[in-house]
Amino acid sequence: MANSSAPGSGRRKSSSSPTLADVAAHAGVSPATVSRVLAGNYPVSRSANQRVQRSIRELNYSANTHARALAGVQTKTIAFILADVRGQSFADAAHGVEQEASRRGWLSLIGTTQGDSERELALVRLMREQRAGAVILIGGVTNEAVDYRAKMTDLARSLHSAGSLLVLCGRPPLGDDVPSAVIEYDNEQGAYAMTSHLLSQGHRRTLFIAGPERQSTSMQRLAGHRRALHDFGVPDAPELVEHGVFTRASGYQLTKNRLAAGQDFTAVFAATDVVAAGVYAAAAEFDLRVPEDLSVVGYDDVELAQDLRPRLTSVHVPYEELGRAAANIALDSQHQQPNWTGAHRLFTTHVVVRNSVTRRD
Amino acid sequence: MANSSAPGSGRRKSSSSPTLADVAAHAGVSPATVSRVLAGNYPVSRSANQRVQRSIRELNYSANTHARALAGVQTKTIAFILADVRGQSFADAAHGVEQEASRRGWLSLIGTTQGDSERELALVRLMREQRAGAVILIGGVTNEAVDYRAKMTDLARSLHSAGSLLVLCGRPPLGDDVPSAVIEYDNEQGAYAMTSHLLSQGHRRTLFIAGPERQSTSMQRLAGHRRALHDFGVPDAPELVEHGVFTRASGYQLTKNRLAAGQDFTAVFAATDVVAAGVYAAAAEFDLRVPEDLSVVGYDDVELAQDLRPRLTSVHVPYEELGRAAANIALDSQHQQPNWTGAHRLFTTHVVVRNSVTRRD
DNA sequence: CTTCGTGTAGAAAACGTTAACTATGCTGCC
DNA sequence: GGCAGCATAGTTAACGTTTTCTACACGAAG
Repeated sequence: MANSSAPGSGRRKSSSSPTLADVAAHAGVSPATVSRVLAGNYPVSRSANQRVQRSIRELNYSANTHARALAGVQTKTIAFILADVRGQSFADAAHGVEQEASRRGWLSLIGTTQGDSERELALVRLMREQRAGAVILIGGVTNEAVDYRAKMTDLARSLHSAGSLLVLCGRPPLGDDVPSAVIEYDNEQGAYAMTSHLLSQGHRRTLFIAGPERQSTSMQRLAGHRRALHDFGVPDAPELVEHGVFTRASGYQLTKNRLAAGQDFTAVFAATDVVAAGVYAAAAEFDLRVPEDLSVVGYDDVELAQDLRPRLTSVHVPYEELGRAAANIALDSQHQQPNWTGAHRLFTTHVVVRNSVTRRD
Repeated sequence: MANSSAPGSGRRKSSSSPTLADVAAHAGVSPATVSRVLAGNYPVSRSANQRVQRSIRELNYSANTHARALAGVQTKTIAFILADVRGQSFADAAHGVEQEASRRGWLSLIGTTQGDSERELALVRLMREQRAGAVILIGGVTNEAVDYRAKMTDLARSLHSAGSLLVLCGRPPLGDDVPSAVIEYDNEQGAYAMTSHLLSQGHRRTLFIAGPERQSTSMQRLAGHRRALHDFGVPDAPELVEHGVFTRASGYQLTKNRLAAGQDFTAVFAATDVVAAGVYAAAAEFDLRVPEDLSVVGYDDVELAQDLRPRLTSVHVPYEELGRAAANIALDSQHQQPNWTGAHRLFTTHVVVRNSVTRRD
């Protein structure tokens, strides 16, 4: 009764969770014992163990992750950052990461950038402050911020020196001396193959609907397209390249504009399947049949490609596998040497031929 | 020189991040001053400020979120849990949450359950341990775990008493006395409206492809369908209800089986647009034209509905808005009274008529 | 009957912040 | 000239864990 804080008089923290100390008091043991029961890495007598277990249940105790992290326990949190969850390809990759992470008992933090590179940098910083075990960047870079590259390099180093790792998934490496892992798939090669396919079918004038001008994925696919044109001896036609964003609406609008302007092309290469869906919609509006009047191809080979009519010829990218690979590299890096230099893995892509292209002479 | 740890001799933590104390030492000030520079809530002299800023930059310091959280600073982390990121409707809702959260400066944690209710419980527990400001559950419940309801109720209470909040988005409430917020949309009503539409077009025999038997969304939609049949005086035909999962493959397989068995129906009501895509695929395989030979309708009205040919008649659900609403309620609850009882909001749905249904007599 | 393990328990020092106190020069005023 | 008031700065006690390190019985062995 000499205790200064009389029960019920002035409970100072009414709505806060019970702490380990509360459990200890309730069970009549020391905090250390409770911690040991929880961790199970030290002998505790049967009776003490039972009392603690009971107290935990009765008080509805749950350990404070932050305190635990501070005391030096690995948090097992992996972060991934992408432009937008709604994109099917991103979602597939995200699923791969999440799947693999949770299989290995890790928690996933997610952040989205809407393609803003400033926001991307801010998110990586935030994840570093969260002491995430790894940070995975999914999807192409939109290289707008002035110091983007330098800043991201700094962050990669900073993460690495804190025992974490930056994983670039589906985007170009930062440089040889930057400690980060890279999981890529071949955008240039895939586009090259696809354009070759179109050319072999006799299409000499193909409208290429790219993504944003400064977006790596977009530029790589465009580069592959151009290289194929060049190799087949087709002159470069700048008026046959259009830049937009990776959405259905963008594909629709751009195609519509071109068709309205009466420009002459026999095929459209959309930088993405959803963009191709927009192309279909625009073609339908002008009473053009695909592929008889207009051939259309896409990139990504998401489920949608099979639901479009005619079914869309596209470049297959193993997004989910990409995500899984990224997660695995990230998680394996936990046991990495401090002077580790970086992993690099390149996935291949291939053309899936369906019914959206016809021969043209 | 009397100092026991000679510099450079045995740096005990070579690869760890610099701490606030390191910055303080580097700048020649006390830790408190550094903290104050960071927080900016206390006067600091110009010179000290500048030195600290410089040290932070030079050491590449980043504050430890865990220590900060432990010291009582709100972490501003919101968690959301869904079955699978790949589902377009979930992704839309998730996007709504993420968008609103980041707009208000919050970080999002994401977890996926693959429809496993045990895993869902485990994730909510985990998020509670992370001291998330709110936990949003998106999508229907699959009520399999024995004590699911009781356990989730406990968790809701536990979260609430820790100043957090459980938000149920697109799933039924747990009970009146459970402190949680509920954001629903009317599955039953939407299905009722859609079946009424089919009936008004003369379809008396409609195959209903539901989701899992114990899944709330699935059951609500089925209930609406049944009520409409009843109200129109169409006898209940159990053989016209099929249970699967919410995927394209499931819709395809089930429809194919039914068509192969030669069963007689003039329309298919798929519980989800992606399931409807599978129905389309199966119909095509049997050379059935939609809608001339078979009418098909879906639910969710995701982008895909417009890309299917013929365009799919579906029930529109404002998923993104749902997500935004959930996030807002969750974030507003931060300033809630302790004896707060719960919010409830119901979004309405409506039929979007396209070209996948024809009149039948 | 001392002495040494062995099994179990507690005390206390981290971990990296924040915030409530103190402490110290100043400035200006009576 | 002493002192209130102010602008800064530093000290230190939390926050809730984990993890040494120490302590204490209790048998067994010498």
